[in-house]
Amino acid sequence: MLSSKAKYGLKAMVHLTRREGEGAVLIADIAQSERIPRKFLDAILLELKIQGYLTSKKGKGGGYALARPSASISVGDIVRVLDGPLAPVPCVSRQSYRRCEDCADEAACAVRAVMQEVRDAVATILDNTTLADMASRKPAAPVLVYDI
Amino acid sequence: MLSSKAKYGLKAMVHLTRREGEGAVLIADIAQSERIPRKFLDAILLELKIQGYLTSKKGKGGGYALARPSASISVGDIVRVLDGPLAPVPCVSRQSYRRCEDCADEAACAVRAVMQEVRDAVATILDNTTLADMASRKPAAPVLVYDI
DNA sequence: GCTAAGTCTAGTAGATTTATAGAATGAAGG
DNA sequence: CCTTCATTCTATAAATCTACTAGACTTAGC
Repeated sequence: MLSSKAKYGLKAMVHLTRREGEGAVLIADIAQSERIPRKFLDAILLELKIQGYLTSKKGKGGGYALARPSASISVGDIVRVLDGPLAPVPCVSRQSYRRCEDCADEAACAVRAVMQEVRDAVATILDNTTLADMASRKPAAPVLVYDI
Repeated sequence: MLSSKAKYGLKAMVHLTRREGEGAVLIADIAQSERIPRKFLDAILLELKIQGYLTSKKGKGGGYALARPSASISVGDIVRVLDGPLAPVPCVSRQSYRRCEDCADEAACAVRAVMQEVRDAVATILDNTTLADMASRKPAAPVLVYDI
């Protein structure tokens, strides 16, 4: 499950991508267009700035902008900053591995094996989609219907 | 992120799958072998029973057992009971769709498009893996290393 | 130095994860 | 039948996390 924080963060980043090269964008502008609670967005953008994905300018004429080209920032990057590891269980995370204390034998853990597959599938999608991809993909991608 | 609840629930179901056909298994037995907090497991198994995946017997010689063959229960089923929809955002859930209130135009939402892909990938894996599959897959599946 | 902007500190309501206590139920022995 | 005791089941509460809210503080430009 994607937290509201990450969902809002992604929407804000896409918004900034659409204004790429136009200078600083107001938090209030983003909050209003994307219908994100203003104060919550404050905190989210600050976090993304601290992690190096945004630059900001205080005072009149200030606002936020992308710190790097939108094509060089992946969805996975943003989700990791705001929600932590993509992996459904810490013991299959490649970037922030942590043993599950309750697991006696990791190699034999059936849950782990399935979750490994899930992690790889999710990471493949999110790490290969950039903000630029998202912003340009105007109409939603054709929906593949697996009726399962 | 898989909650502890779902992780424990899956481990317990796999445990019961390995004892399939042997009659009732004690909560205490499952809790000890799988290292799951006893009382938390009580609540989890009860939930799975109410949803029809387990049967229980009280009193001496009582315990829990699978209500249906392990090959007919998917990992997705169990995760949905314990953690809710697989979809990372409610607006891409096939089984429990809900509009995102903050989203003006769903069809144009870039976040939604990516999360749709994630949902489909996750559902494909979890709905096509059964408890029987998990229990038999003794050594972990060969790990595909995408270094991304 | 006024005003518009981001930044920081603190706090609240509700969900999640776990723990504690004990009531309800059913099988077995007498 | 009646007691005993092993079980599940129920209810409640503590600890932690999530999604916000309020407001004071800081910086920059006119």
